[in-house]
This record gives sequence, C-alpha cells and structure tokens, in this order.
Amino acid sequence: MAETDTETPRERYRTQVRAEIKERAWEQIATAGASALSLNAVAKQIGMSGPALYRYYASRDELITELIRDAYRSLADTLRSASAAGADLAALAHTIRGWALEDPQRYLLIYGTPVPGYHAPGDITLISSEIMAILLDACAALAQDSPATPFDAHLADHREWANGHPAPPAVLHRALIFWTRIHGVLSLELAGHFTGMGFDPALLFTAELDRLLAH
Amino acid sequence: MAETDTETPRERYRTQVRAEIKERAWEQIATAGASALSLNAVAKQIGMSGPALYRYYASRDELITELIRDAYRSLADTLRSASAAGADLAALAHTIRGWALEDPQRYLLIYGTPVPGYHAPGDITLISSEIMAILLDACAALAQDSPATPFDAHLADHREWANGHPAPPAVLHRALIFWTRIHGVLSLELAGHFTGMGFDPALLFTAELDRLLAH
DNA sequence: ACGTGTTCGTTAGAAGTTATAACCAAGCAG
DNA sequence: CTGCTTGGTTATAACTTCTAACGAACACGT
Repeated sequence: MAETDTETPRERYRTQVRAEIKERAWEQIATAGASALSLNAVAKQIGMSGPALYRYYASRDELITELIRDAYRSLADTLRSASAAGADLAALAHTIRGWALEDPQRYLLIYGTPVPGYHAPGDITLISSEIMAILLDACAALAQDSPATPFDAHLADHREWANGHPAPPAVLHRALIFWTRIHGVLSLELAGHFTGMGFDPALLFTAELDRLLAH
Repeated sequence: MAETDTETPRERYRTQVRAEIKERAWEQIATAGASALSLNAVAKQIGMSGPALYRYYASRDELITELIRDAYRSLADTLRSASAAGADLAALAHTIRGWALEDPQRYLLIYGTPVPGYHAPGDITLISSEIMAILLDACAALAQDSPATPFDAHLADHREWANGHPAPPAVLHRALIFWTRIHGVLSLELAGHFTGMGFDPALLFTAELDRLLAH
C-alpha cells in the first residue's frame, strides 16, 4: 500500500474522526431511526463532548445528508458490481432486496419519508441517475415485446431523466415499473406492514418479480 | 339535531379542545412533516401555554398515534363510501391517489417510515384490516383468470390476514399486489422522487393500474 | 530551534424541545 | 355554601442543536 500520500497527518486524523462519527451515527439510525439521531449522543460515544463534533460537520442536517450520500453510493456500488458480474434484471432485484434487508433504515433513509423542504444536493441526484442507468441497461438487455401503451408515447417525449440513454420508450417504462414495484413491496415490508399478516414477504417479492419479467 | 345529549358541558369543551389540537397538529404536519410536530407550538397557536396540552394528550406520541388513527379512519371511510357508490378496483385506486394527494403527509404518516420500535395499537390494525376487506371485495368482484403461481399456493396456507374473507388465493394475491403497486408509485411520487424527471406521475399511475387490470 | 498560526477540543450559554410538579382558579355537585 | 374535580398557570428538570469564547496542541516557515 503506497502513495496517495499527499495527506498530512492532520488530514488523516480528520477523515478518520469523520468516519467514526458516521459509524456511530449509523448505529444509532439502525436502532432508532434517522429522526432519533442525536449529535450529542454520537459525540459522547466517541468520547468527546458535544460541540466538538461541529468541527467535523456543520450541522445535524449536513451529517444526515452525508449519510444519505453514502447510502446512495453504497447502493450504486453494489448494483454496479453485481451488474459487472453479469447479473440480469432478476438478480439485480434480489441484490437490491438483500442490500435493503442488510440495513432497513439505510434503505428508508433514501426512499422513505423525506422532510417536506429537503432538497438533495446535486451530486446525490447524480448518484441516483447512475443507479437508474444500471437499471436501464438491465432492462434494455431484456428483449421483451410489450404492447405500446399511451404512457410509452408520453415517455418518448419526456426522457430527460434517462440522461441520454438510448433505450426505447418501452424500456424506459419497464425500468420505471421495475423501480416502483420493487419499492412497493420492499418499503411495505421494511416498514413492517406485513408483520403479523402471516405470509412470507420474500415469496411475495419473487412472485411480483416473476410477474414483472413474464409480461 | 337532537340527543346524544348525555354530554356535560365539561365533556363538550374537552372534545372540542382536543379537536382543535389535532387541527393545528395537522397544519404543522402538512407543512413540516410529522417529525417536526411540536406540542409547544401547537399549544401557543391555540393560545394556551405549553404544558396545558398535557391535560388532553398524555404525550407527543399519544397525539401522533391519534392522528394516525384518524388518518386510517379517513382513508377507510373514503374507500368504504366509494365502494358503496359502486366503485370498482380502478376507481378505488384513483380514490386512494386522490386521498393521498389531498394531504401527502397524511398518507406518509400511515405508510411512510415508522420509528423502529413503534407498534400500532390494536384498534388501528383493525381499521387497516377494514381497508383490506374493501380491497379484497373489489378484487373478488373482478373475474380474472391468472395462472396459479407458487405464491398462490403459499397464500392458501397463510390467509389469516384476510380475516376470514372467502376469496380464493388468486384474489388474495391480487389484492396484495394491488396494494404494493399502488403504494410503490404513490409513495415515490409523494416523496418527491419523480420531481425533475420530467414525466407525469399521474400517467405512470394509470399505466401501472392498467397493467394490473389487464393481466 | 523558535515563534506563529491554524486546528481541535474544551466549557458556557442561548433558544429550543418534551414532560413533571406544584399551585391556583373556575366549574359542578352534594 | 362547601368541597372535589378539572383546566389552566408558572417553575423546573433533562434533553436537544448550535454559537461563542477560550486554551492547548500541533505543523510550519524562518
């Protein structure tokens, strides 16, 4: 392990502390949710008192934004490496579910209820479109003959979000419903709305995935 | 308007104040989300100072639970009256969407990210199953020939959640995917994940609904 | 090797929050 | 009219985020 050594010890220390802060923050979020994240508690767990933490993050919101960014980054990386390993759309779906179950609050931090005023910084929407690009590729690789719907026509005129991806409207449509259906089952499962209903959420998930791939 | 007059003026006043508290609480939630609901702010808006509010709700959580209950109640009532007016599954879907867009935070309060520890009291799950019953009825009314899936077989053995509804497994399955798909599109729309993508969420919603009804 | 200046941590404090305790006034009943 | 229940008040405790002021430790240029 050599180089990238233009790091002063000060900078090394700083990034390490920032990492530990995020570490502890994730622990809190995992057990109590993002709304219960307390900077004070994080600071005390690390062993420094309260306001010291503001040397590393300007505000609670900035820390949370960083966590959201990391979560997106993690999902994008996971999907990209799965895709590079030859995963098809079905495999990607299971990859997403596995990633979500690994840390439900991390998924919910991204796709859960946002605070009404919040606007993600630009680089985050960039990662989000990286994810979308992977999904679009996987959908495009799937040769399928869906009848053209009115919404397909609408998408032909509104494809900015595809970021120049050359897929035909039907593929764009497929990527969207892949997203919404996966999220529909997954978010209800993670939010606990299936608990006590008796059936196995995993089976519902794969059943829904099968339907998506069938038609 | 007569009777049910076994109400003492004290009780009348009490229920009226409780109603106003909820009123103001909804206003706050609608603009800033449930996590930003402040009992103090609500109390001041009503004109009484802070702790007076604890005569009416034992805690912030109790107030929020009551709001969740009211939200469920409102959705169930809306669906029931729509159903009574002859609405089919498609109409119910649009009813749900209309209800959600009317006050997005109200929908998200029910189906959004929960706090990890939270368990809804029994009477709320009761309302929830009332909603499910309406959906099951609407799905049962729709004669459809879906090929039996493995998940259908699983549902045949795990139908407790249907609360004794006599629908066959395929109908149970249809009700579930109706729920998850509607929620998938709707929650992403309400959370703002479609903003800036260019297409019209309403068209995606109806397209997804059409697919659901087609197969 | 020695100032100097940036950085990091501390404590103090302001302005919030939920929630409890103690107290007082007003309403309702015997 | 006496008293009890109820609804409001203020004071306080224990939190929260976040700013300010100060001190110490470190890195760097001379």
